[in-house]
Amino acid sequence: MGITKLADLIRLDAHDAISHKDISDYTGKVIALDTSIVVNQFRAATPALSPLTGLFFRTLTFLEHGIKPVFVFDGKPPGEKAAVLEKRAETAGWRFSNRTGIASSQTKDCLQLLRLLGVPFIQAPGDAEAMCAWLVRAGTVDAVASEDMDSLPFGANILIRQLNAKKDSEVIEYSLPKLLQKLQISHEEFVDLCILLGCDYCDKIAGLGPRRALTLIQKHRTIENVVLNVNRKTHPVPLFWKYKEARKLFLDAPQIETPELVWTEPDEEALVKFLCHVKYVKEERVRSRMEKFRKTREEREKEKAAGCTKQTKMEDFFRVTRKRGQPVEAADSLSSNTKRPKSK
DNA sequence: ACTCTGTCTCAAGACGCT
DNA sequence: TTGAGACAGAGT
DNA sequence: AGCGTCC
Repeated sequence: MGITKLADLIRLDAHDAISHKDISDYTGKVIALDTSIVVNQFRAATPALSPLTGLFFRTLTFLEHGIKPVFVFDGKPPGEKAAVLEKRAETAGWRFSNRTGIASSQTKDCLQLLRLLGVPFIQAPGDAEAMCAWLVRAGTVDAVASEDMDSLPFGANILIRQLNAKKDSEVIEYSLPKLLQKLQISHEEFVDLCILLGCDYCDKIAGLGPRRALTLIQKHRTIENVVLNVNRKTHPVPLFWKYKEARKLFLDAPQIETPELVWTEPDEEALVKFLCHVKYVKEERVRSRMEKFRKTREEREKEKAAGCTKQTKMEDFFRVTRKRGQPVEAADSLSSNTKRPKSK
């Protein structure tokens, strides 16, 4: 799923587009999340239990940091993606791939949970990633947080990965403008690059990896020109290649009006009723988490009230210290580390 | 020498107690 | 299950 | 930090 080798390409060829952040850097920001990605993470990590509790805990963590989350739900997947979905559903033993866009019971549970948490959600007409990116472009949200890179070709200026990371500097922010500037290509050319790398919407040219794809796009600017200038015998173009349709999906914004987003206080009693009495979560767990939530919220309110004038200065201070501590990472890139993300 | 592909392996969330 | 890292092997 | 439990 996604554009797998894109993360590596950015790390190697456009490192300037990456910055390491902390979750507290996003206080006050509105951030869109692809719900299916989040839920799938919880399902993969703990297949035995419900992803609802994970969603509950993580959302509260966001709120504690003053982040305003918006959860985006997948709609009807575009026809081009059907092939991928069918294959995935088949191997998973699933008999129904979601062609209709009708909410499953799991989806309804998520909606209910978010409603009780007072967090807004949006039903995307098609791909949730596309909708998230559009929300950024429209200025409705500040950034999109996701684990796969699709948002970038969809046009999201800011993509955040690992926003849930506990440790500092493991939150990674990608800047699309910086990326395009560094690679010296336009957004349209970047979309063509992503198609060549391999996306969910069409085949790729076998034998063309990230290295050559980037060079070719930088030289010839479009897929059409790349095809004309590549050895067709060693790199045969796929039959019935739907690259134009894929390109259109990335570039055309989903047509939907963005509703007004409202955040309200979580309804603790209703949450207990839902999670504990319907979903059999231990009440103590929900209660204690809510208590911690209220506490950190009070702390935050106190801080805000105490230092209105100092607020900006404080943020600037933290920003500077983080930038100073950062070049340590860059010097690392050529060393032979076996464990890349975990090593300091 | 460099690039791409295939195969393998492993870890993946969040909490609370020690 | 999927994705990312390490490695071996074939191709340019 | 490490480890068992959550459902």
